[in-house]
Amino acid sequence: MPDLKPKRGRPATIDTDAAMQSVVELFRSKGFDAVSLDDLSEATGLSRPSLYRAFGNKLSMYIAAMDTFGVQVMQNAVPRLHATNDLETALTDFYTAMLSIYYRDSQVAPGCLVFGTAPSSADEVKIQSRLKFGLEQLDDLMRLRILESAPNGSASQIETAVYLASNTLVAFSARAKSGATESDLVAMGAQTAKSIASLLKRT
Amino acid sequence: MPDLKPKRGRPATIDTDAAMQSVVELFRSKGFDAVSLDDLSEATGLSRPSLYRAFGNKLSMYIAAMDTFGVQVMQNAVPRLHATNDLETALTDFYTAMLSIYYRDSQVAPGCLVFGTAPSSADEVKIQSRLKFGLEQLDDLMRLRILESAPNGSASQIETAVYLASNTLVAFSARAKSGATESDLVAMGAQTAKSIASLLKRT
DNA sequence: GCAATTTTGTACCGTTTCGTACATTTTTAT
DNA sequence: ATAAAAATGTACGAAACGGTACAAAATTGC
Repeated sequence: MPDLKPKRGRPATIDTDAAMQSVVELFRSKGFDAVSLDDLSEATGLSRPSLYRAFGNKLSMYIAAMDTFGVQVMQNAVPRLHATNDLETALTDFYTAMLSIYYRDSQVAPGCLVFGTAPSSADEVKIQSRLKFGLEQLDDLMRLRILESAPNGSASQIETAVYLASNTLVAFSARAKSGATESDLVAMGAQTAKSIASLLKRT
Repeated sequence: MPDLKPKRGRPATIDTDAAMQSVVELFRSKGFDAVSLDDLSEATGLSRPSLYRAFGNKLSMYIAAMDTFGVQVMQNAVPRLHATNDLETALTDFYTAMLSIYYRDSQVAPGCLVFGTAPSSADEVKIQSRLKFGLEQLDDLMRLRILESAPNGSASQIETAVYLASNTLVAFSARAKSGATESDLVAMGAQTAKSIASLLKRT
C-alpha cells in the first residue's frame, strides 16, 4: 500500500523491499555478528542513518530479515508440499525447492538464515525465540503433510517421520555451508523422502 | 610429554589444556564472531599476549577449539557406537552421549561447536574445511556402524540410513540452541534410532 | 515566494576491536 | 653474583564498531 496520501515533504527515494533483500543476503551468508553496519550500508546502497530509519538497529534488522526469509520460504517452497498427493514426490520437491533457496544459483551457498546462522547467535533471546518458532513451524508443516498421506498411522510413527523429515532439512543448512554441491543434497533429499514414505506405508 | 629438557628461563605457569577448554566453552556458546579476545582473556584468566603465544590469533584459536571438541566427541560419545551389537541401542546411546556434551549439565545448551557455530562463519575457508571434515567424519562413523549391523543391505539402503542418522545429529545442534530440553531430544534420538534400525531389518 | 514538513547523508562521538612493543619477573648456566 | 634465556602482563596504537546530532535537500500548502 504505497502512497496512500501524498504527503508534504521530500518524497522517499528508497526501495525498502530491495534493501531488505540485500540485508537478507548479507546476513545469511555471514551471520549476525560478522556483519557490520558499514557492510549493510554498502550492500544496500543506503547510508547508516537511513538503515536505522527504515529498519531500526542491527538486531531488529536481523529479526526482520528472518521474517522476510520465512515469507520467501512460505511462498516458494512450502506450496510444493501440497502440489501432489504422493508423499515421496511432495517431500522431494520441497527439499529441492528449499535447496534452490539455500544455494540461490551460486556455487558457494549463502545457506539458510534461520537454521544456518541463528544457532550461533541464539544467546540473544529474540533470535533464539525466532529460531524456536522456525523449528516449530517446520515440524508443524511436516506433520500436516505427513498426516495427509498417512491418516491412520500411529502417533509415534507419525512423529518419528516428522522428525526425520524436519531434521533432514535442518542438516541441509549445515551441509550446504560445508561446500556440498546442490545436486548432492538434492539426491540426498530424494533418498530421504523415499525412505520416509516407505516407512509410513508399512503400518 | 612435558618437560623433556629442563631449559633455561622462567618456567611456564600456564595450564594450556585448561585454557583451551575455556576457549572451547566460550566459542561454542557464542560462536566465532561474537567472541572477543578480551572475552577469551577473561574466561581463561590469561592475558591477551599470553593467548597469542599459546594459540596464535583468534582464528587459529577457534580452529584449535574445533579440534579439541572433536577429540572430546571421539573419546566420550563415539565409543558408545560400538559398545553393543544392537544397532538401535548403539545409536540411542550415541545420541544421548552427544546430547550430554551439547547440554553439559546446563539448562541453556552451549551446543555443538562444529555443527552449531561453524556454519555461520564458514566464509573463512579454514572453518569451512573443518566443518566439511566433521560432516565427513560423522558420515563415515555412521556408515561403519550401520554396515556392522547390516552387512547385506543394499548400497542405497545403507546410504539412506547413514544420512538419516547423521542429519539427525546435525539437527540436534540447532534444536539444542533453540531451547529444546535435553530430555526432549534424547527421546527424539531414541525414536530415530528405532526407526533406522527397523528400516534396515526389512531388506 | 515562503514556511512547514519530510527525507537523506555528512560528520561526529565514545567504545570496542585486534594486535604488539616493551619492561618486568623468574628461572638456569657459569 | 651475574649474564643469558624464557615467560608474562602493562600499556599502547590504529582501526572498526554501533549509534546519533544536525544541516542540507526536496517536496507541499498557502
